Amino acid sequence: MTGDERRSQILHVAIKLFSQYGFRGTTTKEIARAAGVSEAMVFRHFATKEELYHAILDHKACEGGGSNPCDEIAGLIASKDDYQVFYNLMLNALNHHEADPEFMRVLFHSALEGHELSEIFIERNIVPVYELMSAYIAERQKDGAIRADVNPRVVVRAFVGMMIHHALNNSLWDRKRRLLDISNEEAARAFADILLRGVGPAAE
Amino acid sequence: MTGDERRSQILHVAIKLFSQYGFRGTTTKEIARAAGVSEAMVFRHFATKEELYHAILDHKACEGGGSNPCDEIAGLIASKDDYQVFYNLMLNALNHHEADPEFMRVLFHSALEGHELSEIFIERNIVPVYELMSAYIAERQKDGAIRADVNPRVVVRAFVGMMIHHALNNSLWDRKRRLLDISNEEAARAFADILLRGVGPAAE
DNA sequence: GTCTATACTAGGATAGAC
DNA sequence: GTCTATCCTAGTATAGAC
Repeated sequence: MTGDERRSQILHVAIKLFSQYGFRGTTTKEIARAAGVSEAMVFRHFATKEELYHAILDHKACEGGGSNPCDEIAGLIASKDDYQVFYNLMLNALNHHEADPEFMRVLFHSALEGHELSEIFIERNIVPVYELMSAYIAERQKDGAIRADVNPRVVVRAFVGMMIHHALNNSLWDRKRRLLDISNEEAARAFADILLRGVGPAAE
Repeated sequence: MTGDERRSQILHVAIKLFSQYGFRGTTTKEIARAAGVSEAMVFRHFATKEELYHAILDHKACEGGGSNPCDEIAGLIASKDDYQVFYNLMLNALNHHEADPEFMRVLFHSALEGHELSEIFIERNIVPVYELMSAYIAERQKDGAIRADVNPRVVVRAFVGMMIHHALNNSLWDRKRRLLDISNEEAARAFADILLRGVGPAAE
């Protein structure tokens, strides 16, 4: 195996373990064993455990390319089709987390442990989405499509809350304990629907 | 210090540390040091680290007494005042997690680590609330107060999602990064409002 | 690129004195 | 009830051979 291949393989194994046990809970011994190499190999490719942990961010940044949720729905935002905007944001996020549950778990662990990894990611990737969505909602309030007496940030919080909580529950145990067993499409439809009716202009 | 006092003190210190670093990420050495005693003392009161971890559940069960969210709003449920039901459930939960953020964090860590602690708690305390709320929503659908085409469990998921995500964000960094700085009352009002309008009968 | 061997610290847990 | 000393394993990291 070439250097790059091995490096990538170790990184993938590490992501899996970090996503299960967090930074402090994962040992370099485990990573080495799971990758089928000696510990010396791990430290050959990554100077420290910390460096290996941070490499996750770079890897995810590369993997995602330039694509982020904002770009994907830019067209919909321009069209001001609220339902499509929220439905697609929700569905994309749920699908994304279903396809790659590890990264979300790594971030949760990192946030709970108080590790800087999550802060870096949130500052770079989450805050901008928050801002964009808040701005969109404020704009739609001016248009009269959304009630003016709701705080846009609270709406975003509600939206993200439904999304993250559902994605995390799916990843953690819905496969096992069928508290709620629905497709991502159905979830996205229901959540977008609740949110939009919830903040829409009051009925006459 | 008497045995019980010491035991309780060690437990409290342990909860704080487990809530920060999770089970695997917390060491008995740290616990002992933070409690100002030797490690031997820790193992005198708790046979193993695992036993100490599980003692958190018993302690919280005792502390909460018999009171759980269901009892607290039983009267409101009977009155079928939807807004009061959801508002109070939300506000109680947010206040509770604000007063005692450690426990929520311990549970999150435990769930992410795949430790049985969280499963025990969820089975005993969360599932019943889920069931109660789903049943209430189904009943209100029969009454025509809530649209019949929504899945009650999805509504509960949306509700709990807003609540847990907001509580966790508050605990993790809203004090620091003021993405959303509102009182629990305001949050509960907004979330209950969004949810109820969201699932209410369609406007004519 | 990969390994074995190793250094050294930290982790969980116990023995036995006071 | 509390400590020091200790056991043994596991954890991070490095040296040096192949």
